[in-house]
Amino acid sequence: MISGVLKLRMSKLLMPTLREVPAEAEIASHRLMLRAAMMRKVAAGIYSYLPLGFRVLQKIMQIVREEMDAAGGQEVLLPIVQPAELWHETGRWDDYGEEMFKLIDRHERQFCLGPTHEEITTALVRNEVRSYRQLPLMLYQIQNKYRDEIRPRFGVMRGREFIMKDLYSFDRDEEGLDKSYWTMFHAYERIFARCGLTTRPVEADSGAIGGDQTHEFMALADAGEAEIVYCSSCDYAANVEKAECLTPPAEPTGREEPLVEVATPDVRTIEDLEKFFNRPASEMIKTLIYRGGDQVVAAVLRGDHEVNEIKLARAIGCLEVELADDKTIEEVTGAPRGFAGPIGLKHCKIITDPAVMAIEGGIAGGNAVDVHLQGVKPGRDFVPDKVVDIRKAQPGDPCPCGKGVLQGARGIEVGQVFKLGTKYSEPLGATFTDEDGVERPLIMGCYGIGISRTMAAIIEQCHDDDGICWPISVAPYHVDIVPVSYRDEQQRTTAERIYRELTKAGVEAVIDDRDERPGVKFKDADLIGFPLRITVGPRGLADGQVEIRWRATGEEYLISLNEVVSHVQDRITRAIAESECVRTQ
RNA sequence: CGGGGCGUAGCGCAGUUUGGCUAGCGCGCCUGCCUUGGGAGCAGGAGGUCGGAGGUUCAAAUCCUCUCGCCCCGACCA
Repeated sequence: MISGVLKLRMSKLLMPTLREVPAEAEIASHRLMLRAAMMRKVAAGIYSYLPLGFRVLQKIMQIVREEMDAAGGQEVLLPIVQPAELWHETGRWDDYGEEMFKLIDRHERQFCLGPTHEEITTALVRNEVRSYRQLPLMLYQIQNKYRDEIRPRFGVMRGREFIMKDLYSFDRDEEGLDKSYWTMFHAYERIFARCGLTTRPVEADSGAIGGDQTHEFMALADAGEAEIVYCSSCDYAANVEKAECLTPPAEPTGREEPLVEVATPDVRTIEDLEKFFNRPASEMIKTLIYRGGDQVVAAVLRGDHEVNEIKLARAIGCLEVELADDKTIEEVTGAPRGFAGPIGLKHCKIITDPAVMAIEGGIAGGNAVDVHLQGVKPGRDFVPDKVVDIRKAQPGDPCPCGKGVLQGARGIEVGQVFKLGTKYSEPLGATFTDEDGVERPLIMGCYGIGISRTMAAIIEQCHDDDGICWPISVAPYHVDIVPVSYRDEQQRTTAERIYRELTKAGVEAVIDDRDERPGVKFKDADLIGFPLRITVGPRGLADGQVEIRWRATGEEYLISLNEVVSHVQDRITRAIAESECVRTQ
């Protein structure tokens, strides 16, 4: 067994590292995954994993597997190719739309490449689960997923093919679901901690998938695509898509300003207005015309605030809204884009954010070319159809808890937990029979982890100018043994001996037997990011020593030949144990 | 889908504006010598339908038309 392992030599390992940065890569993880020979691109958003990258993926998958099993999950493997009928049953064949990879077989039957597996799992369970005695049930798989993203980007971060762990829970009631939900929540905390990631669970919007409660696990990173806010004094943390806002405090001045028209040639944006009137954006009243379903609405916000389209959609009771086109704007406001205001709108509801109501002498569009109104007082000059929170939370806002202030951060969504309820079990007819012989729909939850995205997120958090610094738990190999010159007999035999003994001791080691100059081997070691490097060279050997160097900390020291194996084995074993010993709540 | 940009050797690029020698350079690759503590040096060599198709021309990487792919910004997004 060991002898087989020992055949792995760097001279034969497929690890074509790149000196130069591929032009297509923008962010660190993408760049480094290409440079360190973890993967290669096949098409936009589609990648092949090379031996080193695949080992990392397997490490992550193994951690996920262990924690899912420990939480009571049962692993299955569901198909990638899925029949259209199933998706018609839930209505998602159309809802998912363009993002679904669709295909047709030789009999003209329609299929898709699974973007997710609620339908398949629920269909499986409806056929096989009958009784409350079989519940709760948690099924999971680690499988490729396919989404024809409009714009794949950042390497594996937003790919069209990606690896995901998805678990589905089936409970008899809400209480059971709640239990499953928090079991998964805590398992996720353990998984990401074990992967060496700093993550933050945040409240999120449940989006098209539906359901009541959901948290996203965000790996904090500047390269992240998601914006989050969190409170400085309480536990509140949320995706800005969801984050609630308190109205910033405003003391009424009791000031009454008359409403006047002001000629504002070519002044359209909030920035223009600030300059023109020499007043802050917080005294501007911004009016955006939106279309949602058959409705046209005016979203009225303070000039320094941004609209949260999800909240707006909810406020008017539709699934999504989009900014109205120029024609609609003209019909509603009677003016071209840039001069909309809340006063005198035609055939359109006015939805106003509470922050606007505190403005006393605001500046708003005049619904006519080159005209703005000054001295606008909401309530006096226009009456909203609805006053409701429709703005995007931003750093500096008061936290809903009333005490703290919201801080901003960016994150990579590496996991999400959802309470689905009966959203899929009902349309698919997945039911069970309870003690009273009553047939009820299963109460479901679903829980995803982006495996490949997690790999990228780890690199975003763990790298420096020289390359990746893998946490020991996910490193492709623990130790890289580098003889300064493999041709030198003493160095070669010493390095080989250490390699053999470490491998026998269960330490994952590679030996760099390439006939390269030391600089090349050191650079590759740093780039690939092995946690530990053992250098076997003439300097140390003269005193019967080799050099130890830890990648992440730069810690460096000499150790004698007869201690090196036990020392390394000991430190590696301890480091692994530490990574596994994460706090449980 | 809208806006911008790019396709020339495995990677990074020059050449295209103003058509004209055998299409270049650096890195990598192969052979040999030499060298071995942070991406060495010398010598020799291989590797290209210049993304593809059509057109203009005596002549096209270069000009025109169409097409495909890729990247960035936006919209979009379990």
